[in-house]
Amino acid sequence: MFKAATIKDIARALSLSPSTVSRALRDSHEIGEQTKKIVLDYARQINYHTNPIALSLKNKRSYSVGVMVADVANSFFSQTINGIESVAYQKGYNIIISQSHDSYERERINIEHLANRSVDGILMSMSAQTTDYAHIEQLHSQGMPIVFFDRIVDAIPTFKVTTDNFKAAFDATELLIKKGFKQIAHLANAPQLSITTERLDGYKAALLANGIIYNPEFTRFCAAGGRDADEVEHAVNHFFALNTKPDALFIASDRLSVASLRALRKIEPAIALPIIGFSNSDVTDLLSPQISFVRQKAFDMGKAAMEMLIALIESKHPIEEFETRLLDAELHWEY
Amino acid sequence: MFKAATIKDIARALSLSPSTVSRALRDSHEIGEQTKKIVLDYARQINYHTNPIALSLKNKRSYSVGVMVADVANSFFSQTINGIESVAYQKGYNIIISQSHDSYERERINIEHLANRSVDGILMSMSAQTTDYAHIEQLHSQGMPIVFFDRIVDAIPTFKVTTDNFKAAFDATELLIKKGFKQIAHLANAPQLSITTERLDGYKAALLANGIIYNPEFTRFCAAGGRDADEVEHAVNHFFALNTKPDALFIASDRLSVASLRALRKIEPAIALPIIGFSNSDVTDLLSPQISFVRQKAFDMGKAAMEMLIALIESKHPIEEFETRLLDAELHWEY
DNA sequence: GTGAAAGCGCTAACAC
DNA sequence: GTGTTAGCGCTTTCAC
Repeated sequence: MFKAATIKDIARALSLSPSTVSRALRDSHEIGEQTKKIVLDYARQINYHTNPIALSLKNKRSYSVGVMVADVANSFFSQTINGIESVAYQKGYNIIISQSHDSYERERINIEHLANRSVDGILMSMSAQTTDYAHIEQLHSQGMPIVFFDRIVDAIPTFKVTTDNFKAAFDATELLIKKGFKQIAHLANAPQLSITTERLDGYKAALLANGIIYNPEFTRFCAAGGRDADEVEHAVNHFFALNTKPDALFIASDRLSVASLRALRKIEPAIALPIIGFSNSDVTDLLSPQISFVRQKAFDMGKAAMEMLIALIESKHPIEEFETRLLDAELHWEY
Repeated sequence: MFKAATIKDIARALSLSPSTVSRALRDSHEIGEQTKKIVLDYARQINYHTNPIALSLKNKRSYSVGVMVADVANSFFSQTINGIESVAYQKGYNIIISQSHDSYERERINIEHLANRSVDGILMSMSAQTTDYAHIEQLHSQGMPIVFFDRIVDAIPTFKVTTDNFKAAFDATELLIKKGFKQIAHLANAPQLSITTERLDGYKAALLANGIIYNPEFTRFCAAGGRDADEVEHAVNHFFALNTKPDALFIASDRLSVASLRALRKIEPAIALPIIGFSNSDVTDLLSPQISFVRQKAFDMGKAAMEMLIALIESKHPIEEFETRLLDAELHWEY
């Protein structure tokens, strides 16, 4: 079995003390250039690498951060993770990924797990099911650095980064209106999510700004966020069972968009209407029927979140002022 | 700042020695039931959790494993990670995800990183660019447990799990033949990948078995595996510039399938032909033009790989016999 | 049945 | 400029 070289090994081989070796390796100024060179050369020769576990124990820093997402097999989140990873990699951090699968229970347990794993901080996107934030608040109050991204919690004072969902929804809705559609239905995500409210508000505001009265029957929430095809189908069917039927659809998430398309395909006679859906899938352009879409800057969001978290972790002084950064989304009109 | 409780804290509070507390927590039989109960109760009360870093240092085990994939933002890999995570979670392991982005250079560096991070083992799917396996072989010969999944390396003796690519490709090709198509072109992945050869062989074998002569002009490799749209477009255009044009397409990967659809859309006059592509996207059924697809059991593959790795890590005796498990794929005919 | 001491690999006072 | 020592939190001989 493999046995890694240690500082002691080097010290013994070179007839030096471990501390001298340690200092030489860290390029301390109190060590002679001579000695440094000898140590460095020998270290390279025997392929020495400092043991991060020992370092962690000493420094009470693990150089790893936890990332909590609903599901990695979701384009938006995997792209975010890509962004997180790009910063982490460059700054010497590991990321430990944990999935809530949008379950409160798993979120609570996994967050606890992460904390016990002595991560230096946590990047967090809330599960769709979560309404009680006590588990997060406790961790936060104990001093665990936390940065929220995408699905944020307003009540907890820390850094946050998310899409400017209000604006994105406003623009998407207004675009439909400008194109001449007036009966725009909105398929919304789980009601407790921050992004759900923000997008709904943007949608309402666009209607209002254009003199269209908001009709509650034209909004349906999907508690399972598109994981449950039946739920989405019911919502879609609801819209088209109304006396005044929608002439366009604004859909609040990727999963919902996809599930809606499937639901629409089942309806007879076939319905064709313009759709704008949030989507970060890499095949949105190939879907049929074609949909227009709101694309979030997922990679950038991951980058920003990780940079914020590192700032939080590495800050010498407690931080009092917290930024909530909003990223613009891109609206793609495809008709 | 947060300060976690330690065994010493408990010992001091209860006027016991650290060793007694340690034993009590681990439910050692040499400790009196009385004492155990007191310790356990107090530990719960102050929310004690054993420090995994200290444990790692002591045991030379980190309970974390590295996972090397080309890209998490790829349905197949994210589903695999899901499977890996499900086992890891249950067995108390963390997974540290690393992406090669199909670059040999990054693969080599990141693998080194993982090793230095003292992971207990590595789950590995090769980058498309890699032709030199020295970095893996070195690690392997030093005793690092490695399990290959999906894109495997035949030459390294260890556990492997992958799709039965030969069979999947054979069945897909034969299905096209049975449906009456004879001029079946094959768009292949990077030539150095194990899966590329296996799928190509299956394709050839199906032709042979059905009395069709293999035409090399009907196979094109894409070194960038679909990351480079131009490359795919060239390949597709090549097929349709031939005197005898293909009447069906068999495509070896998800990315390639998508890129081909885009390329086909550009061709004038429009070409409609049946396509079977490998795809683990969750929207394959909504693509236009509609394609038939080979779906790999990505989640199961992740599970199997992680189980194998844990077996390897936790095995008392050196393992001599290594299994290469083949998973069946599902063929979906969609016309 | 419980305690004392050593050690995992590393670093940082504190010597000299 | 270099060595000695102690300690991060935990387990594990070895005593008693």
